[in-house]
Amino acid sequence: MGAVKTKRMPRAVREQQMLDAAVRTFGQRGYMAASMDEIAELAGVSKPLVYLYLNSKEDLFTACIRREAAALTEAVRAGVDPGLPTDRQLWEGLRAFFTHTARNPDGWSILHLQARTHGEPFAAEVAAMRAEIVAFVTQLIVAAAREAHHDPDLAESEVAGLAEALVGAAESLAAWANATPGVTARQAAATLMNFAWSGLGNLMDGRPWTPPDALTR
Amino acid sequence: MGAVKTKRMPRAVREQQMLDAAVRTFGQRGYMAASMDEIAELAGVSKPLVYLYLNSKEDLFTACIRREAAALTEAVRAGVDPGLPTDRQLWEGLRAFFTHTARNPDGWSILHLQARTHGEPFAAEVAAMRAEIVAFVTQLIVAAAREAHHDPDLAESEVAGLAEALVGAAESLAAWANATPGVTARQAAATLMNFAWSGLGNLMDGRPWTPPDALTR
Amino acid sequence: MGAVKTKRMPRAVREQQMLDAAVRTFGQRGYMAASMDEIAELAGVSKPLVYLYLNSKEDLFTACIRREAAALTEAVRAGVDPGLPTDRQLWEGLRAFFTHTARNPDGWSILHLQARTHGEPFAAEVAAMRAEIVAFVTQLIVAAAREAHHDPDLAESEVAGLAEALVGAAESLAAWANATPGVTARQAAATLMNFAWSGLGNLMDGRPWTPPDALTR
Amino acid sequence: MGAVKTKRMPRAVREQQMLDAAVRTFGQRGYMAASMDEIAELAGVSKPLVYLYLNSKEDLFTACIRREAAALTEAVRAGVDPGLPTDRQLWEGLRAFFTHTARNPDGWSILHLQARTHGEPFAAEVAAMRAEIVAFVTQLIVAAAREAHHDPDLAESEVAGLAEALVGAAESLAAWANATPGVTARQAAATLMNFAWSGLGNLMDGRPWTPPDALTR
DNA sequence: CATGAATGAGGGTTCATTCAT
DNA sequence: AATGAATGAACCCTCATTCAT
Repeated sequence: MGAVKTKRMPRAVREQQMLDAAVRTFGQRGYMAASMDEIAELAGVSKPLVYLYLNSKEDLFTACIRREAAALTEAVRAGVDPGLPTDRQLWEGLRAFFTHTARNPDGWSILHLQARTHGEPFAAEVAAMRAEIVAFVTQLIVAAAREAHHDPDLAESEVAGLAEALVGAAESLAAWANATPGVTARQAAATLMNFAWSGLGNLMDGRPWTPPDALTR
Repeated sequence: MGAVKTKRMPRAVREQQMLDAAVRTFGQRGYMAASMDEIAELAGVSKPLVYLYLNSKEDLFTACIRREAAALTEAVRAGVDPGLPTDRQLWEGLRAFFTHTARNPDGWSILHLQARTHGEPFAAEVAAMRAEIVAFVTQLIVAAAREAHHDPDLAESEVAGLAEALVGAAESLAAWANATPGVTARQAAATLMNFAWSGLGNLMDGRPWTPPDALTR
Repeated sequence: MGAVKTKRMPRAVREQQMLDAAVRTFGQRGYMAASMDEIAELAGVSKPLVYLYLNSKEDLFTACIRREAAALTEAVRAGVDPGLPTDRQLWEGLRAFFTHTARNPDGWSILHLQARTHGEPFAAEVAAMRAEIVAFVTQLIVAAAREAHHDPDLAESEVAGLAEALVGAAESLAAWANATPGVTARQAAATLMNFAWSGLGNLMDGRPWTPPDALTR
Repeated sequence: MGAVKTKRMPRAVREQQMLDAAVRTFGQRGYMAASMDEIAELAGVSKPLVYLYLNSKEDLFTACIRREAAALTEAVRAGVDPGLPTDRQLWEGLRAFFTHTARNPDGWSILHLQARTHGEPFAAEVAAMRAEIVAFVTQLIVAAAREAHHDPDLAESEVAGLAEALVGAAESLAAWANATPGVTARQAAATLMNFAWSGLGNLMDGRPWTPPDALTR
C-alpha cells in the first residue's frame, strides 16, 4: 500500500509525496485520528523527515488544506468561460466542481469535513476558499438580476443567503454523489441546476431548466 | 459552570446529566478532543460512573447522537401540519428546523459536523436520521408533483437528488444563520423557500415565493 | 533497586515516594538526563500516575527543589541557638549545614548544581533559599561588627560580598567534603570557621579560631 | 549574529569557529539543551562537518572545556608575578581570575556549571583544572606559613581544606560579581582578599587586609 | 573541503479504561 | 450508587548521528 521506498529524492519531490500521503490519511482517518507515523510510512519516509520538511502536524494539515483548496478553486475557474450567460457559467462551474470532488474524495473530505470540524486555524483557512466561491456565485446571481432588470430590490443580505444556500446544496450533493453509485458529476450538476435555477415550483409545473447541450449528449 | 454535585440520584436522572455534559463537551471540543475526564467533571460525577452507565466513549457519543437526532426530527415533525398544502408543510418544517438548530448549537454541531467527520459507526447513526428527513422531503416533492399532475415522469432518482439538495441547502444555511448575527430562523427559512420553490430564474424575473403569513407578520 | 511495588496507597504517601525517587534520579542523572520513565519505575508506579499527581517534569522538579530547600534551611535553623554569640552561631549553622548536605547528597546536588544550571524557573526557586541563608549570614556579620563596635564604616555592599564569599566557600566545601573520604562535617565546619573567622593571615601567625568545645571532644 | 559564511577555510580556522559557536551555545543553553544543529548553524557550517572535525557532541563539549580551562589557568598564571610576596601573588591571581571570568561568561558557565552538572567524563576534565588551581593556592598558603615560620604543624589536610574554601569562595564570588551590576573584578578580588587573609574576626576589629596599591588607585 | 538527505531511538505527555472498595 | 487509585498504549516531537555525493 505504501509508496515504493525510493531513496534520496530532492526535497520538493519528497514534500509532494508527503502531502499526498497526508491528504489521503487525513481524508480517510480524520485529522485527529491520523497519526504522523502512518503518514510517514505511507509517504515512504521516516517521521523525522516529515517534521524537518513540514514542521508539525498542524502545519502539515494546513499545507494540505491550502493545496487542496487551491486545486479545487483552480479546477472551477478553469471550467468556467466568463463570456457565457450566467446560467451557463453556473452550469459549467458546477460540472467542474462535481467532477473535481469526485476525483479527489480525500481532498474534498479535508476541505468539507475535517478542516471545518477541527476549529482554528484550519476553519479560517477553508473559510477563505469558501468565501471565494460564494463571491463567485454571488456575482453570478447579481449579474443574472441585472440581465433580467426586473428586480432592483433584491437586497444584498438576501443575495448572500441565496449564494450560501446554493453553495451548501452543492457541497451536500457532492458528498451524496460520491456516496451514491451511478450518479455522475454531470447528473449531479443537472439536478442542482434544475433545483436552483427553476425551483421546485416550476419543476412541478413542467418547466425545468434545460442543459445547454441536451441535444448533443 | 458544572452541575451541582448532588449525591445519590436515580439512574435515569444521572444519565441525562451525563448526556447533557457530553453533548456540550462533544459539541464544543469535538469528538476526539473531548476527554472523558472533562465530561465526567462537567456532569458532576466520577469517571467510573460514566463507564458504568454508558459503557465507553463510543457508546456515549452514539447515545448523544441518538438523543439529538430524535430531538431534531421530533421538533420538525411537531412543527408540521400534515393537512396543509405541500409548500406550506415545507415552510413549517424549515422554520422548525432552523429554530431547533439555533437553540441547540451543540447538538447540531454533533449531528452536522462531529458525527460525519469521525466515520463509522457514527456516520451511519446520523445518516439514518438524515434519511428520515430526506424521505419526508421526498414525499413532499412527490405530493407536490401529484398536486400539479403535470409531470408524472419525474424520475425517482431525480427526486432523490432534489431532496438531497434541499436538505443540504438547509444544513448549510443553519450553520450560516448560526454564525451570522442578525439572521433569524424565520429569515433563513424564507430565503430557502424562495430559493427552493421558485428557483433563481423566477426570482430574477420577479416571481418569488410568498410566505403564507406575509401580511400578518 | 526500585521500591517494592505496593498497591493502592493514599495519595499523600505515593506523592512522597515519587518525590523520593525524583530527588534521587534528578540528583544522580541531572535534570535533563533524568527520564520520567526512570523516576516512575524507581517510585514503583506507572508514568501516568506521576503526571496525575505532579503535573509535569518541570513541576516535579520544582517540587523537589522546594522540598529539599525547605529541609536544608530547616536543618540549619534547627541547629542554631540564637542566644549564643555570633561566632558560635555561625559554627553551629555550618555544622548543621555540612551534616545535612552530607546526609542528602542527591538533594544537595539538586540545589547546588541542577537547579542553578537549568535556568528559570528553577534558578529563581533556589535563589530564594540561598537569599535566605545569605541574609542569615549577613545578619551574623552585622551583629559581630556591632559587638566589636569598631568599624562603623563597614559598607553594606561590602558585607554582601563577604556573606556571598562565606556561603560560596561553604557550598564548595560541602561538595569537597562529600567527595573526600575521611572528611567529616565537623572537620569541614572547623576548617571553614578557621578560614572565615581568623583569616589566612592570622592562621599563619598562629592565631586560629578555636572551636568552643575543643576540650570536651 | 552567526559567523559570516566563508567557504573553504583551513581546518584549524574552521575548528576554532566551531569551538567559538559551541562555547557560546553550551554556555547559554546548557550542555543538554544545546543542539548540534544550532551549533553548526552558528558556526556557519553544515552539521556533518562538525562531526568530521570534532567527532561527537561529547567530544565537542570536552574540547570546549579543555580550551576554556586552558585559557583560564593561563590567564591566572600570566597575571601572577612569582617574585612577589605570597599575599601579593594571591591578590594578583584573584584579580586575573575575576577579570577573565567576567570577560568570558560563557566559558565560565561551561567550567563552573555545565561541566560539573553533567557528570563524567566532563566533571573529571574540569576537576583536573581545578586541582591545578587548588595546588597553586595550596603552595601559596604553605609558602606563607613558611614565611611566618610560626606554625610548622599546619597539617596537609588542613591546608587542602583551606585552599578548597578559598577557591570555592572565589568561584562563588565570580558568579555573584557577574550577576551584580556595579561590582568590578577589582572589588570582588579586594572583598575576597579581605575575607580570606584577615578573616571576619579581624575585619570586625578594624584590621582589614590592605590592597598594595590602595594609595595609587 | 563540504553538504543535502535521511533515520533510530527515545522523551514528555495524554487518554480511555479498569480495579478494589 | 459511587469513587479514589492506577495503568497500557499511543502520540507528537526532537536529537545525535550517518550516508552518498
